[in-house]
Amino acid sequence: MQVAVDAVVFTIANNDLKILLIKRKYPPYQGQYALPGGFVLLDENLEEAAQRELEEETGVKNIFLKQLRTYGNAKRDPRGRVISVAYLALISADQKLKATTDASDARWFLLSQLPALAFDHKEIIQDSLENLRYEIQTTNISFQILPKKFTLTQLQRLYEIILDKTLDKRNFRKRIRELGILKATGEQEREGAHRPAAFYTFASTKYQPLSEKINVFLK
Amino acid sequence: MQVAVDAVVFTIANNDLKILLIKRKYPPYQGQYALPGGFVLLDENLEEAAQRELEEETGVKNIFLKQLRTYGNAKRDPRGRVISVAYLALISADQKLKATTDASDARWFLLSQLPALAFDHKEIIQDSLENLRYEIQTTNISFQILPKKFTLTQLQRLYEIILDKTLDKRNFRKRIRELGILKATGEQEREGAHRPAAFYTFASTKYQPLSEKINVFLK
DNA sequence: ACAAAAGTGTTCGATATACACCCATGT
DNA sequence: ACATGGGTGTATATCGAACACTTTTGT
Repeated sequence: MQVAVDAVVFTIANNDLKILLIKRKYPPYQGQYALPGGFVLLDENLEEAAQRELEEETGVKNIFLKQLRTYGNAKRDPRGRVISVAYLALISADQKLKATTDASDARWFLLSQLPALAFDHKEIIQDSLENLRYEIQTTNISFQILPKKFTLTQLQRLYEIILDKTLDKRNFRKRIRELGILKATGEQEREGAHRPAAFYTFASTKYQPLSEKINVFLK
Repeated sequence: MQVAVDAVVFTIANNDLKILLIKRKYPPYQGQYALPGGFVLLDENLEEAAQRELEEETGVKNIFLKQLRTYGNAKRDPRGRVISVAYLALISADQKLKATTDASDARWFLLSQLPALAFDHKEIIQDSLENLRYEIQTTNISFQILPKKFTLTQLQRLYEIILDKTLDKRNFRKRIRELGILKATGEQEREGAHRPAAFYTFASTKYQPLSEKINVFLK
């Protein structure tokens, strides 16, 4: 029996939620897109395998990965029995991807415009999106996606895009303030013909649950 | 690489939360207790494997299993590389276990009095308990543990034991009523020198999230 | 009659939601 | 001066938490 890992990597670019896919070079599903991933080596932990495969296939390395769940339907892989442990990640859109060569074709896709996908990767992505929505409301995983310094509007946009709904600016800021997870840097974004926005950073950069409060922006 | 499944099966007996363990007959960890589980066969799905192993080792069969997470540390099994997909279940305490023979030794253990455990099963149980607490607050998984007909006090006791805290009777009943997941059967429990309690059943017996509300009894 | 668990509503505080205007800048 | 996005506070509604007495039965 073979054990694989797959990474569902989300980012936000141009106000849209995107996902990182690679084009498969070999059968099965040759030429189709799939989640980055591959087989786990005998001496590496599961998450290490996911990090390695991600770097090999897309150039993205050393990011925070959260285990999603394991897909083990007996017929999910035409090559034989392969189970796959899926990982979830959020990264900043300015990470460089490996240049597209004949050995590597990694691209961002709009969630609303996914190509046909190999294996059960469509299902994995569905599950991931649900999980991502849960994560951003209960943990500080959003740290992963924003630049070191960011404005409150950028942060709010992130939530709006992932949750796919608009949020009230004042209420959003109030809750973020209450959570106490941000620090003002004192600097300002000076861009565009409007009042400059204050820059913030996260007080902690370790993945963790948001204080005691679950359910921060549900409903 | 080998793929195993393990089942963390909880029950409640005598007002205590218990967990189902088996004594290992062969090395490694021979004679120590472990979660019921074993290797996945080539042609069965992961959950099927968990059901099968559970029945073989404990006599418990055909119960609701929820995937917890996958444990894949490279050194977790001294025999070599084995990853294990853990499943969580709640069952009623009156399920008969396989009689203890030299081929089978399955027993319930108080969570507070666990023996030394094989592999990383201690960690798996810790994670399961957290997950169980989350599940009973966000899904109707408690269906699995109660008899077909039960009293509101029995249901409340279940929550109190799993959450390890007391709940207010009136608030508890109000919320359960609001959730609309119970039906009164019209029958009464006539036992003990006190007012008889009304029997209820669950309106649906399928595992599902509790309406829109997450976070039903947190805090 | 008494012991034992079942059953039942209301008040109060905390949290979530709805909502509109002024500010600082670039052009 | 005007267009653009940044920034701020309050009032109301909803939800969660605290709380005590009456009812029905068996002995």
